[in-house]
Amino acid sequence: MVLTTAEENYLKAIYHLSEGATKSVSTNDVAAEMKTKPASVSDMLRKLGDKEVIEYRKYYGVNITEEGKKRALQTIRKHRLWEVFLVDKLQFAWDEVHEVAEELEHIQSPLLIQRLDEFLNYPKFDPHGDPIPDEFGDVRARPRVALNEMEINQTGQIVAVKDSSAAFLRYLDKVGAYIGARIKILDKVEFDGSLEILVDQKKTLFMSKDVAMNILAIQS
Amino acid sequence: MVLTTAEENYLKAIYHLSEGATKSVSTNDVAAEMKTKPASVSDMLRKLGDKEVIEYRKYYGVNITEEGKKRALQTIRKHRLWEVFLVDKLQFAWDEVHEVAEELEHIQSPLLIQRLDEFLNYPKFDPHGDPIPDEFGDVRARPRVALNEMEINQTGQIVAVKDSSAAFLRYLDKVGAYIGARIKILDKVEFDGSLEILVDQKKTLFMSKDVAMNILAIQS
DNA sequence: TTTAATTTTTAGACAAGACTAAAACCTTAA
DNA sequence: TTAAGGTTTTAGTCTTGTCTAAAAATTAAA
Repeated sequence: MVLTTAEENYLKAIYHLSEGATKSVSTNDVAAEMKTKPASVSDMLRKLGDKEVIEYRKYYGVNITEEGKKRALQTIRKHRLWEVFLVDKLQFAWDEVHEVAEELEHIQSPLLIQRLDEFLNYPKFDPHGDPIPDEFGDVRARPRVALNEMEINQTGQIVAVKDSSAAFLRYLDKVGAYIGARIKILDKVEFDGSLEILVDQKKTLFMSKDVAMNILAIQS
Repeated sequence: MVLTTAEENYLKAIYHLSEGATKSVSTNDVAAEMKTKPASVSDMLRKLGDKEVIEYRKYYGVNITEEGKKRALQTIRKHRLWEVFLVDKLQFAWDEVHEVAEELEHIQSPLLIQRLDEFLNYPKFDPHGDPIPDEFGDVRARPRVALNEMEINQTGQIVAVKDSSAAFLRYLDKVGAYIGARIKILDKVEFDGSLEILVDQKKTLFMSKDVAMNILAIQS
């Protein structure tokens, strides 16, 4: 069953809203996420229900099915591979890739994605540090912790950010923090929670707790 | 004025039909090219006329405007750059690129195309040997001649094929002829017009006149 | 030059995806 | 447990791009 571009986008939104959530996703939530009106969402949910990628009970919201999850992850895989391409090969900045990847992810060609993956040397994470699902939709997520939760002298590697706004990404670029950077916690200031960290064994930088909370790392 | 994907495709078709033609392009011609019905074409011509990319007189066909030509060439530029990417970087074969490039050409991002051009090292010709327009729509075409029109002992370089069917492209690949190959005409058989040519100063091959007519070269 | 054949356009329908306004359904508080 | 408030769905409309059938315009032929 083929999904249209619009259907793929709705499904992806529903997948993201489902992650972590315990109950069904509401029509209003989807409308907010998709920036459309609830009436439009009702129409679309009926269609997605017919295609069996979601389970839809009127007035009670939706749950994504296994098939739907697989489809959503395939779209996410394409999105993230294109982001890697744009940053690694075409020198795009972190905050410039999302819109374009949003278009590129809908190109229909399994061969294209297979070859792109190979060309990029099978990356496991996108430029924001989010994991790239494999072709079967399997994601190997690493346990991640916010910098402010790490202890003094602990080492690790930055793998993601929670706030991916352009402003925040630019700030990180400027101070020399980036996805993949090896870090060590040098000091934690008790009264305001601010941190002193060592980046790549050479550069020291200070950051507020607010910033630290938004940077995720794997511990090593 | 923004063009939709469908409008871009129609405009590209009209541009191709206009090339070489002396008179206006007819509704029927466009319908055949686009594989749609004449009634659908009439509708679309009205829209394209409103957007001033074509000049449309009911019952008398269309002529593309300067603005329209520029738009069409921008789409063609994108299409051919993506083809180069697919062949050079992702190891696609000649006959596998068209469909995918047909989708990729509609991605809206001037930065993407600029960076892609740079990444590919500003290619001047696509994998079929067709010239890639520059960002202003200028095409630098080389005078090309079919192999059967070259004289014995003349040398040159294969730059394009007339017949880009998958079957023909595969045949060429098999015999070792390719875009960019340096060739020399060794012999021409009088009675059937078949040729003996030297490829890259090392490989000799024979081809019928029918094949030779479909291979274009620049002379050197 | 008048009729026949062909081409092109118009009219009306349909599907997808959006909207607004109104009706129907849940939930919660009095 | 009923009324109020919020959420969700339905009904009807719009736009884009397609179609078929019928009408209109052009071209060709007798």
